[in-house]
Amino acid sequence: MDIRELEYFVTVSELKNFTAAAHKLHISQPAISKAIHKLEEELGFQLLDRTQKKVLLTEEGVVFLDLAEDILARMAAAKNTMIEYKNLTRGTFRIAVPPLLGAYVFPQLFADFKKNYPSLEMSVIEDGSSTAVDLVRQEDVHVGLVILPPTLTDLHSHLITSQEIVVCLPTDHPLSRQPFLTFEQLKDEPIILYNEGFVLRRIILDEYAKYGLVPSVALSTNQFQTIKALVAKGVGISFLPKNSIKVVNHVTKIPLHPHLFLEMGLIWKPNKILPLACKAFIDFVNEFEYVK
Amino acid sequence: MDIRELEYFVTVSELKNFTAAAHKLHISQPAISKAIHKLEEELGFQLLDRTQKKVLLTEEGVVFLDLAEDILARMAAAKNTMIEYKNLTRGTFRIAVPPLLGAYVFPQLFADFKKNYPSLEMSVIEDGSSTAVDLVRQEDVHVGLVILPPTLTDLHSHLITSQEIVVCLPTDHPLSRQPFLTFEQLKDEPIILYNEGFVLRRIILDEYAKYGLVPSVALSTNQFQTIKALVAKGVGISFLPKNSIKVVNHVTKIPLHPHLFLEMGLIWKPNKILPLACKAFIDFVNEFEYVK
DNA sequence: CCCGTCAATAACTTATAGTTATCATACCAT
DNA sequence: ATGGTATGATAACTATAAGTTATTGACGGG
Repeated sequence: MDIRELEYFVTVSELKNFTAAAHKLHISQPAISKAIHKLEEELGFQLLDRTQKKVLLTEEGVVFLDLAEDILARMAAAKNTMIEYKNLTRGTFRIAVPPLLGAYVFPQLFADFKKNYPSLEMSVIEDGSSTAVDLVRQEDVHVGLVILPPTLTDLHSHLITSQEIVVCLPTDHPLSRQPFLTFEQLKDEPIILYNEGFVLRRIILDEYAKYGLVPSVALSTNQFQTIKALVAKGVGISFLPKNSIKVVNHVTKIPLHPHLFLEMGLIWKPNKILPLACKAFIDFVNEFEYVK
Repeated sequence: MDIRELEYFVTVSELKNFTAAAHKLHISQPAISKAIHKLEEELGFQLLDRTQKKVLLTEEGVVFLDLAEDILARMAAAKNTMIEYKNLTRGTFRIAVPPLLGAYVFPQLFADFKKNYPSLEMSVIEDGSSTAVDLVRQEDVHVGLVILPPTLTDLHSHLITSQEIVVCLPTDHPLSRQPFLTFEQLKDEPIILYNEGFVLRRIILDEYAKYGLVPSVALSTNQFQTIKALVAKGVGISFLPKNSIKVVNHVTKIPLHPHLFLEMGLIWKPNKILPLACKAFIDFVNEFEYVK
């Protein structure tokens, strides 16, 4: 008792004629006869009364027709649903986005993606880039839009944009008139950083360490706005992507020497089958030109 | 995309292992591989992630599993329902029963049948035997429990019981002391009959006609009780099955000469596939011994 | 780092769905 | 009645596809 047999039975029941049903189904009439016989054999009684000229449903046939139609309808609905997934008119995936990128890169990316795939759903998990990387590793999310850590061998990644990290210091700071600054010059300044779990913090500390320096961290937070306000108030200096701060009163941005860049991109787990929606997003990001 | 493929997919999804699923389904492992591949080929994307050690469902696979399980469950339910029809633990049929038989033959028949097939349902249409015969012809009912008309070539029938028709007349009637009566003796008596559509009426009038007589019909009704009451009141005489009237005050029953019998039985249309429940009833009636 | 487990693949076999040709029967028009 | 037409059943055959055995290749645990 398979789907094909049900289809044949339903068609014959509709048309009340084996030959007509055969035509409609583009097969020969004996094929229909055989299939109906097989079905009746399996059930143990007749579904169709062929003693008269017209084919008529038996009482049991009426009951079975109802059940068969329901099954066929559900089968068709299931196929349809899967076609929607295939056509990317249905689908969901999970993405981890740190606050910094959530504020400056993700909105444009998301808006443009939605324009192309309005039916796809994205579930965003906000967390620091380091944590985001782990979420991708553990498969809690399908992709991460993160500040790319320098070494990342076990995950695939795609660079979206790179931004220069600049020193942010109060306008009235003695160093604020320099064309560029070295870590040596900054070694005694108290600094304001993101909390643990944020790649930007790791990168800055690693840079200090390169020169054998250990800065004094005045405060750490995960609020971007807080960092800017604290710098303006003279609590300490900080390091932020050049384009993430437009114009802020009492804050001066000065490039580092040598220049330090922050790479932002998408990461995902290789050898792992992703939702079609997520693949579409990755492909989309590949084509995407990030405009600052 | 057929039922078998869905079954394989659901089993693999449950066991997260192709080989184990093959064992459970009593087929070889490559058969499973092939079926899953065919399914994925048709849908256009993978349902199962086989890159890791364990077989895992993809996001699309999770969705499809849900749909597949629903379809399989409905398929199983449909099969089950049909098995119930086959086992006669489910089923209905329509039967026409005239009031006379509804009162005296049918109750016992029905009660005994129900004892054997408690789950079967009968839909009873009450109408005169003549009408009942037409209902069977038109297939409005599957069987009729009727007074068998003398000639009935186009329908199958089965005799259940035969009863003698006796003359019913008031106890104080001049003829009430006779051991038997002829139609000749009754030719001037006003008679009370069933309405048109009742075989008993037809039979009585035909008997009169055999002797070239036309009786005067005082009144006709379709109420058995009315006939008895009118006879008791002396409105006229009547003719009824011997056993249908037990003891009624002021009514005397006298056999006819020659004896006239009424045959009661089941009729159904040949070359017409009946519901299994109805077949069971006909078979049951075949075995049934009617006790008066 | 090798071994065991497990899915994929290839070549072949079997089962069965489908085909053509033909027959049997019910119904309709003459 | 009665012959013609329409329609389903049957038989013999073919083609498709589901299943089998044998084998390979890849991943992960001890």
